[in-house]
Amino acid sequence: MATTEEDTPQRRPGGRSARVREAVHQAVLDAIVEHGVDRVGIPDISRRAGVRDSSIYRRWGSRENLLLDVLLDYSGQVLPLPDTGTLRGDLAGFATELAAYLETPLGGGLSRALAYVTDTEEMAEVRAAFWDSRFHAVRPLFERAVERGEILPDTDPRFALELLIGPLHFRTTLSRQPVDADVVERLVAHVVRALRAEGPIADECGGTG
Amino acid sequence: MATTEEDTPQRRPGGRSARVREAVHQAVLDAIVEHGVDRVGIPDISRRAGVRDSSIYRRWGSRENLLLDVLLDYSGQVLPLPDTGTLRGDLAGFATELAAYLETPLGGGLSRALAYVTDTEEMAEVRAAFWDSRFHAVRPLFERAVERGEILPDTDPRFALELLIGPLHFRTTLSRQPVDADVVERLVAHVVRALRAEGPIADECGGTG
Amino acid sequence: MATTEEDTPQRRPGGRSARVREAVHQAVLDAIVEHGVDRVGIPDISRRAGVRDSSIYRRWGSRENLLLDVLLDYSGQVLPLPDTGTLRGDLAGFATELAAYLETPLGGGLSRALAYVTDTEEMAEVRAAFWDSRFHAVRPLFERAVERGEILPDTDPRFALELLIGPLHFRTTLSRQPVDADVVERLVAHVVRALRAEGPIADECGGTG
Amino acid sequence: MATTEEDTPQRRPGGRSARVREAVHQAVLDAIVEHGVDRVGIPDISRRAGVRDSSIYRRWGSRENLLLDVLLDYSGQVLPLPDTGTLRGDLAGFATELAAYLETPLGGGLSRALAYVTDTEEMAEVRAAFWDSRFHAVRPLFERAVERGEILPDTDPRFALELLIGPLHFRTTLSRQPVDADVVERLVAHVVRALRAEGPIADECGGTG
DNA sequence: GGATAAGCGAGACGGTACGTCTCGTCTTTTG
DNA sequence: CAAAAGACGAGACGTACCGTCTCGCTTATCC
Repeated sequence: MATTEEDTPQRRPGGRSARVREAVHQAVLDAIVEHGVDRVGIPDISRRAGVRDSSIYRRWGSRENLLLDVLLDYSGQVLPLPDTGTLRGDLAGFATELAAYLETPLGGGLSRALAYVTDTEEMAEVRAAFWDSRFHAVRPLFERAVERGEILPDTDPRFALELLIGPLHFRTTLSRQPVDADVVERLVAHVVRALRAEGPIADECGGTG
Repeated sequence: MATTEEDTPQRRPGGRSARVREAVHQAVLDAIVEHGVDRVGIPDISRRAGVRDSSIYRRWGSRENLLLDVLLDYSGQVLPLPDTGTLRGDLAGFATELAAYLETPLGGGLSRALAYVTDTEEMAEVRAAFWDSRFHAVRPLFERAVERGEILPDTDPRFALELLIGPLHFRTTLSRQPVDADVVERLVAHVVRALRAEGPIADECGGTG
Repeated sequence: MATTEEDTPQRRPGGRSARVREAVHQAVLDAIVEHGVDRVGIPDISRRAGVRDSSIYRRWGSRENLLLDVLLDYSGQVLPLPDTGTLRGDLAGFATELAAYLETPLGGGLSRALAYVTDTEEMAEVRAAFWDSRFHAVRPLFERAVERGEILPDTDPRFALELLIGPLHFRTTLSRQPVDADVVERLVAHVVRALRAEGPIADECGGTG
Repeated sequence: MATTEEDTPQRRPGGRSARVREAVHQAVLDAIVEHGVDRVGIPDISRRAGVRDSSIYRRWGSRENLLLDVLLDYSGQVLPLPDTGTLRGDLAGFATELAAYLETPLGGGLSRALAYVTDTEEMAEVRAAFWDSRFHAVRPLFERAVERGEILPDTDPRFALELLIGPLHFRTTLSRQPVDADVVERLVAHVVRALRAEGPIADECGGTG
């Protein structure tokens, strides 16, 4: 299972086990950076880490579990949340950071691995928890926007964020096109416009519809 | 180029070669539906198609080439483009179709494979061609909207479409949450609002900005 | 010597050590019956006996030592020796018992393992001790025959017994043919004739030789 | 299966397959001579033969099958049958040869492997065929003895031979004691006596029985 | 229509990854 | 501090896969 690891606080952090775990994690990260997440193999990992492959199989059971463990562990470091005073500035900052992260081998690798993995019941929980945590971390950004009156109070922050990060993930993982500053700017502009003053959609501004 | 095949128009279309090609293509699609794109192996294909694996290797050279050939071939069949008379209706129709397709084993598997695979130079070309073809097929939808005055003539149709399908792909491949009619409706509403009357974004409607 | 165990007479026979030893011994015998001597592994033993494998290693050091210990211990329980009043009856009884034993999983497995294993120096000693013990146990049978005058006093009992059990082992372990009552009877008849009145072999009964 | 190999006469005898087969066979024989039949491992074989272990598994499926194939193939070379003019001389010659063969690493290894292997249905057939062939080859020895009047015509040659080779196999594979000339002589003498002039067993020579 | 070139069936092999199992050692934790 | 619990090193075993190669045969194409 992917989460075999993160819940063992009673073990000493400097023991042999921890050393092995560290070495393997680092080796996996290195290998992902070098060859891409789909080309990482246990023999390579075991060579890099100086750990027997049987030890890796004993602990993680399978290549898939290992990769997920490493990447989820790595993804614990959430992105810093900007606070610029406007929704637009906040979203621009966040989108820029996220795009940069997703164009990283590790960031992209995590995304690609998450896209790839077939969900077992267990994995579905892990996946849900992962995204819940991510979305939760960004909530304050929208809450501040509500307080400032930029968006309506009943705005669904999760849905709103999907409007932003959906296209970003699409570009970085599916169409593999660069996300430069201009793209971010245009994207944010559109998202802001879509969210702002969310009145009756049909006839906003005395709309043309 | 990865595709050893598409440039042999002089061969008879009903001969043994064509028969083998058909059988293999169909077998690949079936296998994708059953096991997911990444778990499609030549032995499985050869069994399904009743064709020796050596024949497959002779023709396509590698698993990757075979999959890309099938994929490109398949990408010819684009989704039917709705024409409801309004941008909103068209987008809603398209999004509904796409969501349904992405929740199909074939559609989902394809997406996930495209997300997962690391690009070789060849693969990058194939990927670009694939998405170009897809985006191109949807252009008329936006052109009609321009003609109707619903969106400005300089709207980038590709970017616009990404606003729509980005969140859809995100839900189906990354967060794995269902895309029901309500989600589609909300999504389309926001996208339409983001695109419509695309004047100076900063002070639309004498906006608050 | 391989047998870490048999020379600890000062230990109490009912303590934990003895209990563990008993459990492990029994587990080994059970495992032999189930899978054959050569497929008996420490993990299996430890599960059956409810004893940690590290404890087994601490005590016996290695799988080989453990098996030899069990084997030697087991070899103490020799077959009951018949006493019918005639050599022929005794041999028939003994051969019948032995044949039945050899067709037992434990008996047959033991034979096959003894046949299979390559001798280390240690194993050679154990092997010799095992067969010495076995042959020794059957000596009285021949001594009584000598006393009765059925065979000459200088008859080598070990050799004589080999005449009988050689073919039995051959059938049960090599050619794997059943040893029924008729075979036993014929075998015993021939062995008795070969041994009886062992005068000058060349011209017995004014023989033709 | 052990007999995957011996029935492919249509293949070219000098092709790659044949070369690989030869190399592996030789490597197995060498390894048996060096380490004993129970310590022969596929990795060792593959190194010696310069053949990938996967190729070995593909062909022979398992270590057991490989060993049996090699040893049975090797055992095709039957022992030369002596013809000295007397049953005793013939048996002595045969027993000497057999004893020498069994004390060979290969001869002994074959015996030990045959003793070891658990019979599947297929293996049972192979085993029966093997021993049938062996026994059949020795029949002429007894037929000549019948013609010379040394033994009765209804003597069962298979049973008779078991009297001789049973103890030989016992010594070489189970008790692992040397079979020197003296042992052979005594053994042959007893077997001859047991077989000769097979009248009513009970009262031979006006016997006491 | 027969020669000929291309492609296929059949099957082995080299090379490699994956995952399971075992033995025996070593470390960490606990009583 | 000694015993129990457990991880690790080392390596065999067996399965599956990818891609290459070689033969012999059947098609399809071309003269």
